[in-house]
Amino acid sequence: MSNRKIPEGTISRLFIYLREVTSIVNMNIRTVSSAELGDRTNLSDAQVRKDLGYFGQFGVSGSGYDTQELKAALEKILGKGKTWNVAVVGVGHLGSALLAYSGFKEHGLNLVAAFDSESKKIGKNVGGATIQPIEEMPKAIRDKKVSIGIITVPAESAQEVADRLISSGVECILNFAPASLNVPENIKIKDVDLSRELETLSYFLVNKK
Amino acid sequence: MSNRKIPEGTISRLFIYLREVTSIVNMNIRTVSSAELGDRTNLSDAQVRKDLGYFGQFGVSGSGYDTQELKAALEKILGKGKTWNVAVVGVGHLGSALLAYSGFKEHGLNLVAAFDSESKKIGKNVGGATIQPIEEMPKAIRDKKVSIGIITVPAESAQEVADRLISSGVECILNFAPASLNVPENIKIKDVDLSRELETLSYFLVNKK
DNA sequence: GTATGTGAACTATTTCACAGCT
DNA sequence: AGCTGTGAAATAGTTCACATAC
Repeated sequence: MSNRKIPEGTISRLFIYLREVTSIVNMNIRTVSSAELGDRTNLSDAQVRKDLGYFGQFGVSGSGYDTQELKAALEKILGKGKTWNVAVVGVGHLGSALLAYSGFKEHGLNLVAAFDSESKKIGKNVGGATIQPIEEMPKAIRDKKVSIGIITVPAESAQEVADRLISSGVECILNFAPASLNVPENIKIKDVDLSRELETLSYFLVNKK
Repeated sequence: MSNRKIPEGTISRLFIYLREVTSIVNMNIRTVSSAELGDRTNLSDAQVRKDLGYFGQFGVSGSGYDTQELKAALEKILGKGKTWNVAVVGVGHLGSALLAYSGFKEHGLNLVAAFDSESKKIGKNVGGATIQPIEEMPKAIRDKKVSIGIITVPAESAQEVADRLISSGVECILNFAPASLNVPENIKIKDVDLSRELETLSYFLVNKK
């Protein structure tokens, strides 16, 4: 079962289940059913069981899931505890907010480098990293074994930054620039397009009656 | 054709096409084919045609789409030019970054109110709005005709904030808190879960070989 | 000849529904 | 009796492929 193709959405939901089961464990509740988990996450019971089913059999017929076991299983599947080195390119408003974002450490991400093209920012310290010029990217990324690059530069320069990140050796990219980037097959890219989220809400407001 | 059910993803992609066709218009190019548009956006030509097809027939057989016309049509469909009032609840790092984010005005969103529960933040001015205590939310939202609420508070208080926003009259919510919120059917909610994006990348790194 | 618009085929994902375990 | 695990059915979304229009 484990090597069937797993939907993208399943992975994302697994993190939601983990969040929820962690809170349930903290309430000292020993078991939980797929229906309860579904209620708490606004998902169907069938969806919960199907998602978990991709990774094995964690439940007990008739009583549900042992919360501690399920938590441990999800943490194992999702690689909780592993840590990765991260670099941010572009230290504007969004970049700075990300650098100050406490969630980084919690998710096993160590910010080890920051780059910006504006010379007046060079040398400043943000979130524990010293801002370097873009030119130093390849060497710094290799030396510091960065595997995740975060792009928070304007759309115009995003592709160029992505290319440099990739040729320097990063394996995944979180792209905040509103641009469609071309990357090789083996590189994982996630777009977080805030403009588009806002625009989609605005579309909803225009088109509801 | 216009009243068939339109996939969520289609709307989102329409904004990508608009972004691209705008840049093409600025290059003084008069026509574009679905194949070219697909190349530039990393989507298939069929996807482009299908997406546009939900809203009418904009193309010319044999030559493609008139770029000016397509741009105008997309702007009309997507409600470009309309403006909406926005309130932010929670003025921490992320909230402040959003408030400073220039993209707001560009997308027709006017920040008209900001709220925080920390008394030492009250009265400060951010992005043109004065931070008010949460208690003043219902009145301020009604008075200022806010239709979009942005939640950037910790997960624990997100549901409560959402409830208050909704009872005060907002119609959509952009939720940055890592929590599954319950909202009535008629309210549009979009989750932007940065933690989950980061976690998903980390899952990818754990599970690639 | 070239590129659209769109049913039909295909693929992916979700929901159903129930046999089987405790 | 209650709840899981999972094929089968249903639904959603994407790609194909071609008749049609310029």
